[in-house]
Amino acid sequence: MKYWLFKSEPETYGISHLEKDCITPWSGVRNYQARNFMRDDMSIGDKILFYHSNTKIPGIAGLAEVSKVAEPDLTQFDHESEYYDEKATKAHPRWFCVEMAFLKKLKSFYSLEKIKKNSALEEMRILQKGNRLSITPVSKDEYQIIVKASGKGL
DNA sequence: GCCAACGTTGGC
DNA sequence: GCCAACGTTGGC
Repeated sequence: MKYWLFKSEPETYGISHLEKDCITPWSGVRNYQARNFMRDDMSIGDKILFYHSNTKIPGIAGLAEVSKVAEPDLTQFDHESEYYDEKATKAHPRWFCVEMAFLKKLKSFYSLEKIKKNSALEEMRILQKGNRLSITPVSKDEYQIIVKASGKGL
């Protein structure tokens, strides 16, 4: 089993939206590295740290898991969508996304500030300078530290 | 295939 | 709203 961190802007789609939807296709990712993680490396049951970015207090807000392996991201074919990609065809899709399922909100929000203060988390990609990747791998230890520190474990 | 210009991300 | 860092684009 693998562990991942997904960034999302809470005003656009936060953990509460996911809680309401229960499951959602993680569409709209238009970065090749992030796409490759989803398409090539994710399996059903992989755990996800749901991170709120570009907001007043950024940090990890909840937990989710991969509920369906990667499939073509339908928004790339949709002329109405802001994620429409004229170079993508159904025969040769360019973008893929997994589906994620809500697990829980963290009892206590694990802020970026807290991540920075924990030396056991200093290697997380989220802390590395200029890292803008919206999906990054996380180690099992890192995942468990955050889950344990944020209320009851899973 | 180089690289300058441009757009985006995201913490502060 | 600033700006550093980075990815993408497109002319050559």
